[in-house]
Amino acid sequence: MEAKQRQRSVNPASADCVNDAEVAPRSPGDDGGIGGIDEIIGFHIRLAHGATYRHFTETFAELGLTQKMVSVLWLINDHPHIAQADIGRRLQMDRATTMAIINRLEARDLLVRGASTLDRRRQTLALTEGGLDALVEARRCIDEHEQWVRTRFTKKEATLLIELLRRIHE
Amino acid sequence: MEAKQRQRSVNPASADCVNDAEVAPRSPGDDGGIGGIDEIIGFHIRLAHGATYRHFTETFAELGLTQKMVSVLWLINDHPHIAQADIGRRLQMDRATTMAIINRLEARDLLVRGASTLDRRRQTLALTEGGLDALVEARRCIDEHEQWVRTRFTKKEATLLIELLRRIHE
DNA sequence: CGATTTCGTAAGCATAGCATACAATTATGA
DNA sequence: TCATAATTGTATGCTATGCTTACGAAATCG
Repeated sequence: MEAKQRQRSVNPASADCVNDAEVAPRSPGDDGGIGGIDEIIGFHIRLAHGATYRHFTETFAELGLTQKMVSVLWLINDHPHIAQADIGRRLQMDRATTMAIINRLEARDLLVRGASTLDRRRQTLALTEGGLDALVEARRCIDEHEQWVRTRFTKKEATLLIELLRRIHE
Repeated sequence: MEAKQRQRSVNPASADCVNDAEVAPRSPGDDGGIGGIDEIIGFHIRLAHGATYRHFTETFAELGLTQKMVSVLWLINDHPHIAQADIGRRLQMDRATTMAIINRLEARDLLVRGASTLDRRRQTLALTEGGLDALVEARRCIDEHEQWVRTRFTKKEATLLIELLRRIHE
């Protein structure tokens, strides 16, 4: 009975949520120029990220992969024998964080570590059979997921959005 | 000597990261239309979110507040006696997640819970003195943070970006 | 050569999000 | 009106993520 909580858990109704009588006169921080919290770009990025991540999770429920995992698989496929550090840089992750993800992926036999011939500090990464299968599956899901995002935009807008976002993380 | 790791931990150099010789012929998933991973909007949202969050964390290092916490304080200030469930809906969070944050905030004496007169299931939330102070401080930091984001955009672009992001999470 | 840097690893901590379950309360409908 | 459903706050447990700090091995640089 508390089963399909997820569907409703976030924004169950589109109704105006805050039904308080008094609406507060903004007592404290009326010193600066910031008006409402929804004028903060980061605020919207966070919400958009949350919404995207949620839909992604739903789409990938059966596969049991996260955004990060898929990104890593994808990257390894595009660049076989890429090193962990490079993956971290590409995806802007800590070395430690990167390793945690690689560990999870390895534990599920989606990739294998191998010694690098060039640099004995490194360990090259390669997808296994299962990893390849998973990636192919994942690509299908990503396609579906991307569709869901793109319904909101024209092709031009989508390109523009990517360009704007790129300015933030590049 | 491993101290300022953070500065370098993510994208230490702007150099081309993947210095592998062979660049892989995209063997497996060449079935679909997806080209590179960087044509996926969600991918850029995630990276942008990460970059934003990282800078936010730096800016708020002394205050020790996270985005969520600040958002909650801000919301409570704008709507005194707002209920937890409403906050969750506004910020698109689970009830349980919302409570976790409220708990942390309460443990730091930034807000207090109080019984609601209208609905005895509810507990109204109000900022304490310390909460107000923290919010004022936070607003200063957010201002700085927002500046950092906005340097990349013209006023028009910023407005546009928000509008595009809003389509995703609204 | 020695000093520094890089890479992988590890352990520990905090945040965040989800599912699930329960009790109290309110709303709803037969 | 009364049984049933829905809402609210709470608690617990699990997972994913990200950071810090630390270490040893290997590479690089001066």
